[in-house]
Amino acid sequence: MPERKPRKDAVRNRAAVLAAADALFAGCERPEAVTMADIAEAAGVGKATLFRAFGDRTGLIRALFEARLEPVRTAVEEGEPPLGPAAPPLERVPALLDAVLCFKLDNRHLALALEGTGSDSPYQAPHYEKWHRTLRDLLARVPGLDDGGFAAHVLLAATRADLVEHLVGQERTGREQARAQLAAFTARLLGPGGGGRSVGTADSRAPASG
Amino acid sequence: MPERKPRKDAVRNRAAVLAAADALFAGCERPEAVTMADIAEAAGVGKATLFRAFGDRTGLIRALFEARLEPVRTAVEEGEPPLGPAAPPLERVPALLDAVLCFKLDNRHLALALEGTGSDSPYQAPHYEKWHRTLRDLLARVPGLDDGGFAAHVLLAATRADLVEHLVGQERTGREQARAQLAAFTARLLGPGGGGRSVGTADSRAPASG
DNA sequence: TTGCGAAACGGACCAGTGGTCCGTATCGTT
DNA sequence: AACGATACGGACCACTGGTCCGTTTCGCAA
Repeated sequence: MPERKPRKDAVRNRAAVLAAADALFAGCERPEAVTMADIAEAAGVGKATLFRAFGDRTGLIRALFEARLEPVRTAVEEGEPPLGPAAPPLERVPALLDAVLCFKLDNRHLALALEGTGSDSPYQAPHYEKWHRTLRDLLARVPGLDDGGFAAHVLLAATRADLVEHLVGQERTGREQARAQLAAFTARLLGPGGGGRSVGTADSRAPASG
Repeated sequence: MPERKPRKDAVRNRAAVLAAADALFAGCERPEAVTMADIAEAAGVGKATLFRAFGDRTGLIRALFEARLEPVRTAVEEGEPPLGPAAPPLERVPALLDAVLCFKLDNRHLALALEGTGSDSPYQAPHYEKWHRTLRDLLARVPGLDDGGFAAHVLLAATRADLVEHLVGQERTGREQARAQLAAFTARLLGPGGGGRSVGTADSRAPASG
């Protein structure tokens, strides 16, 4: 086992950086306005420490994102229906999309920072692959959707950070309204003959809020 | 009329810059690897000329994009069915989406450069507004889709440059395959009771190539 | 053709970014 | 206490988009 436990100042600094970055991204409007130097200063560490711990800017943002996303992930992977694996596709798909949407609503700046990294397309992030695979497998069990995952891509694209930001920020869409729209869209796609009519009508549960 | 005609060296340089940028973006893989200095040098002008003509990087890319898009735009605005205004929604929506997709396929790098500008969300570009409005108005005439334009956003998100890039570049999806997937998705969304079954089955017309 | 003011040019220049280097301080183990 | 390994930090680097201003070119008019 090549796992040598890291020094304790390293883990302390790592946590400090994560916390500082979280606060800065949450408080700032345009994510790219938060510089690495800002984060380092806010965390009370040198810039090199920050890069040593996370590799580069994308690495830091990704780590932050994954950390925040973790509760949602476990709820999906080992939770109970409608999010958990036991739920039938027609229930689970809307629940999953709603969870993703709520997460993006609750972590707008962070999601925006991650997807807007510029150089790296969001489609290469490891967590995207996972969401996509899960969704694709579910959709494969819905009659008439044998398109090899394209529908999954589109449904996830419906929750993209900049779109959410545009809806909420520019078009003055409210949280529940956004959830209802996504639910309606999903329902129409899933159940051409009617079927998912009572599963996704947005109640006010907030799967991923702080 | 405050329209003073520009000096001819200005228009010549503007054209040269546009052409150089077009070539560079088309030939390079990662659009952000094309720097403003590169474009200036390739065009044989100074950097300031480039900024004087287009304001900033986004302005240049946008100008290039609009120029390329122009034939598609006129085909949609004053062409004949199925793209033109005379076509009924159930035909025109798939045609329109197919046209957008083909355009993105034919101008991958450029579209990627535009949408990945970073600071500016794609949803604030003027041309997006136009596409969205057109699509929303069409969808409003389809029964059951009264969601105030959300579906239009999602359908356009299905043709986003980085998604297209991912499909074609990573998932090895072919051009016709991508078109067929989008057509199938659109058909399913439009015609839950069946209706758009024979309109969007991808033939090999290439609305925006060359 | 010549003259001249305005318009456009170009490349040195600037501010600010992500990312690295290396001498120094800290850790943790013996 | 001692000492090698590990991590620290901020000066430093390469490079970017964008600007400044002395110089050149244009277009009009005499």
